Amino acid sequence: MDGPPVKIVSIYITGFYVKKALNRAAKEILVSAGLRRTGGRVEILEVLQQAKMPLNQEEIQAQLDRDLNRTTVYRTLESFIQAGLVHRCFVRERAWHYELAHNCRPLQCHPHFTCTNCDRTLCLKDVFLPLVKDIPDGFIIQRQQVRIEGLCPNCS
Amino acid sequence: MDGPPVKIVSIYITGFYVKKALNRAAKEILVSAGLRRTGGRVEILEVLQQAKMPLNQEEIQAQLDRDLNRTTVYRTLESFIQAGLVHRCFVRERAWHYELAHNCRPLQCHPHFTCTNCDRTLCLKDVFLPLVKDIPDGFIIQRQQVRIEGLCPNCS
DNA sequence: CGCAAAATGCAAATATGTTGCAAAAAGAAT
DNA sequence: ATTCTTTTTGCAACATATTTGCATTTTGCG
Repeated sequence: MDGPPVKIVSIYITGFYVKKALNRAAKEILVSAGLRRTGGRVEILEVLQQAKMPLNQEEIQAQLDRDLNRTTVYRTLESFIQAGLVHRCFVRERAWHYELAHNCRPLQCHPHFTCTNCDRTLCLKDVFLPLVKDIPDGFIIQRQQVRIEGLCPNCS
Repeated sequence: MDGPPVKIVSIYITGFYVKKALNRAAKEILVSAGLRRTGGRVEILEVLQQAKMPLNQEEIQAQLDRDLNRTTVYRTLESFIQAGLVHRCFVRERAWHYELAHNCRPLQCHPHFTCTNCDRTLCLKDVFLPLVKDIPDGFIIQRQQVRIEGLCPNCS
């Protein structure tokens, strides 16, 4: 063996600094959102920051270093929603999925794509859809969500 | 009293014939979808045909004349989905909601609007959103769903 | 009418959240 | 740092929505 050890160390160091940076950001975010900075909240926020797709409670919990109670995870996510940090969104599964509310246009986030074959959901961050235009008088739009089903590049 | 009685009879007769027509249609629909024509299926299909918004299992069951088991309702709806007659859609509530798959454009149904104040969901049948265009290569779209939250005319 | 396949009912299991309450931790004041 | 108040957390129980296995009934067909 010659290369592997170095590479592993490098990955470790990178991971370490990335994690540090995220950690600092997460703490600041919590404070500016008026939420108490608890270990659990910081970790959940970090998981969401690193997520590439909306996650449900179980998936979030599985990615935590510490053991957090199911209830706590749900309550934390709810507090994030209230603070405007996080959105709930719909995917193919029954469980609620959560994702950071950044990267959203004024009244809508990016669309989500769920593959009907492999069941994976991913974010179409660069795909843009206009807001509905011909909505009847009297309706006030607060949020528009778009979900697309089909075959992903892997499965098509 | 002079007018009312007539009006009531008229409504009754209309309702009766409408129901008859729907019933006949429902049977034909089942046969052509390759599904056995059972009483329960016909009734559930009729409920969906008359629905003005997506309904969940409980709401569907409440509108049936006969007593159908919860399980049967779910299984019937699943068979309708498989046959392409029905779509599942997401509303604000946690339960699945179902609606007929007619009135859909090739790859998308009408958007659904849920009022964040009164929590009612309604179909925006005449509202049109174009299909996403700039979706990356390799994705095959099978269905696009749009959900809008905001205030309905009653609540705004 | 009789038969095979499919649909239904029922009870139990599962998945997903939520609530009430007591214990622990956070942040502010001292 | 210590104390005090408020918020957060864990735990157990509850609630809701849906699914599964299996025995029974019904449907469509010859």
